[in-house]
Amino acid sequence: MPELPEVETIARGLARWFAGRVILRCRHVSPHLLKGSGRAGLRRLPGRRIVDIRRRGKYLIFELGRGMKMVFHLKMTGQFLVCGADDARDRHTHLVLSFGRRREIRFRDTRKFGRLYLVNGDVRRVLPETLGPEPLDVGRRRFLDLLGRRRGRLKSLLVNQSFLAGIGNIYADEILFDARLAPLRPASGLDPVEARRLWRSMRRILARAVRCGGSSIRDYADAEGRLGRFQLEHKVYGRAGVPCPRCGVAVRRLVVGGRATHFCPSCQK
DNA sequence: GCCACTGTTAGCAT
DNA sequence: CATGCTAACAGTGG
Repeated sequence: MPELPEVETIARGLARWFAGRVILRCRHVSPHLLKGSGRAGLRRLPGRRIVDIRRRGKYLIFELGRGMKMVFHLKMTGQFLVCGADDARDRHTHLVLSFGRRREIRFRDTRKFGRLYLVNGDVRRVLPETLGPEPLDVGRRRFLDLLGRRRGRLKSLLVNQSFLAGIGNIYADEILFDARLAPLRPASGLDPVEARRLWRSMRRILARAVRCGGSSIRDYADAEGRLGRFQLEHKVYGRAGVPCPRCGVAVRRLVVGGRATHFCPSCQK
C-alpha cells in the first residue's frame, strides 16, 4: 500500500533518527530483495555513513557516503521497522542494518515483491527511465500541458507512474472525488476549469495525506510503528455502498484498468 | 480445502 | 500511445 504519502512519512521518520549515523553491519537475510550481482555491493555498506534518506515517487532512497545509494521499492507490503537488536524477528524480515547502541533498521515484506537496488552515482541508473515528475513539484501550467498530451481514462492516468510518480490506487480515487471528476472520463476531454480543479485536488489530497502520516488500511505503519490517520478522511476508497459525504448517493465500486475504483456516481461528472 | 481478492509494477501481446 | 493479461508472493476471508 505504500504510495507517495506513506513513503514520504517513512523517509522522514528514518532520516530523523538515522541521517548522519554510520552503518555498522548489514545482514541480508533473504535472496528475494536484492537480485544477482547487486549482492556484492552489500559488503561495502558497513562503515558507510547515511547522509540522508529521501523519497522519489514511491522509491525510498538512502544516500550514503562517497556517492553510494540504496534504492528501495516497497511494492505492496514492504515496510521498515526501527527496533532493538534483541526484538523478535519473524520470517518476513529480509534485511537488517545495525547501528550503535544496538539499534537496527529492518526491512520486512510478507509478499516479497519489494526490491533493493544498490548504485554508485546517479539514482536514475536504477529508476525507470519513464518515471514521471513529482506531483507536488509540478506547477499548474505544466500539469495542464502534461494532461493535454495524454489520452485514456483519468483513473488509469493518475496511477500511471510515467505520468506522475507516486500516486497509487487510494490517492487516485480520493483525488478524483475531491475534484468531482468521474474516473472513466477521458483525460483529454477536460475543460481548463476541470483540469485546474484536478491539479488543485491532487495537491490538496497528497499534502493533507502527508501531514496525516499516510493511510493505515491494513498493516501500514511508519518506521517507528505509528499508524497513519488519513484513512479517517477517505471519502470513497474502500467505501462501496456507503453514502457519499457530499450528496448521500451510495459510493460505487468498479474495476478500471484492472484496479478497484471507488467513486460517487452522482457528484463525480 | 478451495477460490477470489488485495495497495505494485514489468514484460508481453494486441 | 493505450489496454489487457500474466507473473512475482503471502495472507485473509467467504
